Amino acid sequence: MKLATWNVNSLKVRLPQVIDWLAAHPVDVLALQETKLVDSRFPVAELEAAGYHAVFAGQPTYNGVAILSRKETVGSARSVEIGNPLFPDEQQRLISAEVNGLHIVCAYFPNGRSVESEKYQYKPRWIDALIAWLSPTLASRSEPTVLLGDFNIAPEAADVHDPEAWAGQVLCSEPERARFRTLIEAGFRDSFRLFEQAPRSFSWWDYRQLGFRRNAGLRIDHILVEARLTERVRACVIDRAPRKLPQPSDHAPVMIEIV
DNA sequence: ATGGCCCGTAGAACGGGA
Repeated sequence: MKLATWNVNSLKVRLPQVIDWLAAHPVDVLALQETKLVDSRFPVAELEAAGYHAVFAGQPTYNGVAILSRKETVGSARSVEIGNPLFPDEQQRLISAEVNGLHIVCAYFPNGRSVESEKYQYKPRWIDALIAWLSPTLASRSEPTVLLGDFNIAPEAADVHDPEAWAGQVLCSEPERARFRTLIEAGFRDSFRLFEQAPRSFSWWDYRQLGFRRNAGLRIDHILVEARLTERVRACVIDRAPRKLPQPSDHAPVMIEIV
């Protein structure tokens, strides 16, 4: 079973790329973030034609998340839950469901903007509520959990192209990294770090300053697998190819295989 | 030294992203 996550920065703009990518990489589950679509405009028919069911939670202009599941192999997502019951939120950043024996949690963590910003205060509250929601039932749930999405956190210096320049900045600040570690301690593994990886592996590159060409990026998109899945994970890769296309998302897809 | 791009909503700039 293959799963992937991709912040598409507008599914309206990126739909042709998503459909092309799924044709080349027919993953069983694709978690999307920043769809930026109200539900009435979600491209259900186009994705069905491409072989995928979709569940989604959107709003105008900002945020928006979805879980696509491959019809032929895993069918429809079940027990779909939108948001976090412990954290009522107008921002659509969370959708979860059961797919093929896994509890899939697709998350678009707040960005935070800058450490001085009011938005930075919302970020730890949102993450703490996510941890409070997931942690208590994690090990006892019959379906193991996969938490994947755009975390907007670069966990360690190795996940940052210029750690000195980013030290203490949003996405890299200690309170954010501490919460990433708290998630791990709650019972997850960072699937990317289960395997040997090339140095300077990133999942996001700024549109400005030729960020991708210079590989000036951050690794902020993650697939956390519950600890009991560790032995079943075979690979975790970042696919840089879509970032090279005309009019790309600033994020690349991240993909794992679970046997 | 600063900001340099892209997207949505607009129907001109601006908020937001990271």
